[in-house]
Amino acid sequence: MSSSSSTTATATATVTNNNSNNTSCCSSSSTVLSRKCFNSDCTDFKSRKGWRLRSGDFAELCDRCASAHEEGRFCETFHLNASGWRGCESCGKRVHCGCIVSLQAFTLLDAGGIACMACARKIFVMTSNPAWPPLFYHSPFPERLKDLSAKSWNQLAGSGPVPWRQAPSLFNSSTTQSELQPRMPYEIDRLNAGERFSAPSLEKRNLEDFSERFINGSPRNHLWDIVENGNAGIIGDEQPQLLSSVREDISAQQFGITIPYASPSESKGQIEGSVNPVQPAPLPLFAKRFHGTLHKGADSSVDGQTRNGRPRIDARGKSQLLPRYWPRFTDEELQQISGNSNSVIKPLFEKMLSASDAGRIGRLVLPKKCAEAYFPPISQPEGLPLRVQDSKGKEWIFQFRFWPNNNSRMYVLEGVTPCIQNMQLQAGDTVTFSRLEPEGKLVMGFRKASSTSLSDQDNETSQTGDGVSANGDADFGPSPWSKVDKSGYIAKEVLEAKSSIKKRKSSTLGSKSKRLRIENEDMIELKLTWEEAQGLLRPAPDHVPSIVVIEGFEFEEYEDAPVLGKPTIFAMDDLGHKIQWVQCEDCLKWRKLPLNVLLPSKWTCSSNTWDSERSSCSVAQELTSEQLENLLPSCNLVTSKRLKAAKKDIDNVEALGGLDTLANLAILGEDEALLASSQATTKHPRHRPGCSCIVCIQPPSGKGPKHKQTCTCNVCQTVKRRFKTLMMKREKKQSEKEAETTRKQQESSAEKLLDDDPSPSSNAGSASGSPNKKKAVSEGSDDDPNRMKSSASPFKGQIDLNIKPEREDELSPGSDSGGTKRMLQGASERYLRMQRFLSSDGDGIPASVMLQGASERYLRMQRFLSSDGDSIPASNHTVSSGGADEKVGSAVILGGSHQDAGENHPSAFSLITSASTPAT
DNA sequence: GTTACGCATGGTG
DNA sequence: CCACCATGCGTAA
Repeated sequence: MSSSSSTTATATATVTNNNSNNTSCCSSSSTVLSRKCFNSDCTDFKSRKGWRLRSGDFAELCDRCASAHEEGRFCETFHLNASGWRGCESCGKRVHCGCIVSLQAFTLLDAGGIACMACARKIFVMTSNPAWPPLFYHSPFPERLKDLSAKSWNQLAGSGPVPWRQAPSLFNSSTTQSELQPRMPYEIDRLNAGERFSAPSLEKRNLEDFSERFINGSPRNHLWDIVENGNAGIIGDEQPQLLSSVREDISAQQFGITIPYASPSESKGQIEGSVNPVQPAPLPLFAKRFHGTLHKGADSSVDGQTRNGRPRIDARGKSQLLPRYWPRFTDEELQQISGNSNSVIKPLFEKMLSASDAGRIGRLVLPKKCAEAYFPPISQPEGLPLRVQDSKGKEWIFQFRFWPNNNSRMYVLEGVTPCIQNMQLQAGDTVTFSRLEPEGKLVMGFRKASSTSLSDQDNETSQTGDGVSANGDADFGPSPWSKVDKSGYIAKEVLEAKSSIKKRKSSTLGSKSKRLRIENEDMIELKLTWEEAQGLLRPAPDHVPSIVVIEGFEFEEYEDAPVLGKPTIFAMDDLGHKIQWVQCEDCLKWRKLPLNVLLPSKWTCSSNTWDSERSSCSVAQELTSEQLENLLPSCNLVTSKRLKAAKKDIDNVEALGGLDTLANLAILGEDEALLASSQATTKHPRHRPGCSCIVCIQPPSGKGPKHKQTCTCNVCQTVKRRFKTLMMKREKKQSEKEAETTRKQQESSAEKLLDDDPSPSSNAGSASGSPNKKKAVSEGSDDDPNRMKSSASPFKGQIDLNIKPEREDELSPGSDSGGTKRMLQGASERYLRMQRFLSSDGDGIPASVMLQGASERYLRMQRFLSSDGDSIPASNHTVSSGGADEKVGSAVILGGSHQDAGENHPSAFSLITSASTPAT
């Protein structure tokens, strides 16, 4: 079989085709083209997967050969007489060193010779990894054994109790990513066979851990690879503990082929975060990146980044680790970390600091997989002290531990506050973890979110300029790394219509990218003021709004999302017909169009099908400069107002939800806002560009003007709304608790609460209020302070703007009429558009302005709430946002100069700044 | 009263 | 439906 031929050698080979064939092995083609067993010495038909080829595919073998491979007898069976056999320096076991099949079955010893993996592990354990003092490996065997749960393996293999031998097939056919790489089965098998571990019964969960450890981390790479070769017995009965402990060592020292897989497919795989197991190992993301620059004095083949083409964080690792944890070190960063030493830096992972991480608690939550893959295994919650060096060479000792959590573990690094502070990090910044090889020293770097001028933001792709170094991709040029990032992420993004524009201001956003992802493009394109944004709103072409009346005002509610169209100016023509003026993208001339026309964001004269005479840029525009002047505002404010005025005349659509969204975007469009937003919160993963929740619509705390009590901007409204919701929620919980404890009594009391609500609520900020709040309350009249409270029920059947349906619909079970509830729910998913604001004012009134009128009632509400005897201090309202409580300084609502939300002032959105929550 | 600890909760993918 | 993880929050120090 050709396997022998290709083998190890190919270390330097550059594989360009990762897909199926290209393997370093000669007959890879046969794998694909013929049905014959990959083993050239065999004439049977292939039926099962064998070892992994360098291309990432697997040698397809006949049943017999596959079995031999799986049992670690392949070389013995087929190349027994071939050259390349060597004896383990330790145990003497013969290992075929000249075949890819057994590539991972041995390791080269510093002193020469080889050691089978079983011995290698022991050796390394004995010597211990410098980075991980022996103490790290103390975990009792039983504990470690837990890491090997047959079930896990099965799960990983996706075949439950299926014999490992069958596992390969699973991989074969799997187009879906599997946690296990093809070689895993082999390992599993061995495990199951008890060859490796004596523990008869392995816990599933632990097994999983085991698999993870060996797959994600370098150790895994090796072990994994090793196993892959099918050198049964080599791994022998290593204790899991040992196995894991050896991981890094092995990775760092072991043989290995550094195969720069850089094929596009690989990139894709990575991009997807789900690499097909059968696919080539993910690009040596790190390896590549470091190539040339980081391998100082270290054998490139030893950097542990790739083994059989597997990068430090192999495909599986990558697929397992969320992209957001993928290290995105730049050469500079790495360089800096490595300093002048000859160390090789192994980027491990990185994590954007959450509010909690950066808080005073001093606990940095570590991604589980990362912790398990790269940090010493710990069996006790107390964990171990971990010495970490920062990029400046300063050493820190953190307690690496975990908390039991939902049958799982939550890993944390304790005592990071000093370090965090030292680095002047804050939520949104990123800390990076890497390891210096061969020292094994853990290095913690960081990257300031704010320092990143460019980043890919993205969700998980953010590549920021590291605090340590500069930019990311740009520096890498052709390096695989960059390829990965670019072809990978970027490609993906491109596909998603995220253009290069994105790179503009993502950085900060990037900081929050994880939770608050705003598409760069959107941000850029929607760098508008609220007013401007409103001008872009259009009802869906076929919309059929339902009219609701709130406080005497009619609103059109649309089921469909608003449409962002090209901004136009609505006006009346000479005949008194409503029309709209639109400006050509090319010639900038204004053209008159029918009122109901919804234009695409890009529109030119050539698209003027309504006025053939003016369907060319060469034709003069109808408007005189004077008319145009009148039509066009000189400033945004004016513009927006006019636009709104015009819009009003023509039933322009004003969508509350849409406004919120746009407001958001508008805010985000501001550089500052961007920064702010990036740090606004990390607790609401679902936030999207259109999200109008309090978290999204408010600037980071401390920023932006303060809202006046009477402010009725969306932010304020939301805050108030949320507060109410929270109140209701709490009430509900409270009552539920009571119910449980004292059923009977509670029932009566509950009824009372629910039923009595109306009356108490109607009264001025009664302390009793809580119950009242349970009800969805419609706004009271603008002028009536008490209105709000009393209005609760009166407005049944009408939309309650105070509700945040999507998350609060369940809040008031016993709350008032179903109608209200229904409305709330409906509102949750709709964009409530204030199509018509039945204002007596003849002039068009911007939605925001219109809302202004209601400001007072909010103020009153605020007061009401403040005075409310509820447990929530008036000065520090806690509003619930999607389950996350947010504390809103009253100042937000009560204090500061009032900037009317209606003003087309981006800052208007910052009003709530002070309202921002600590966490968010 | 404050801080720290560690488990619980709940949103998100 | 589940794992992950950010944060909440009760309890102890």
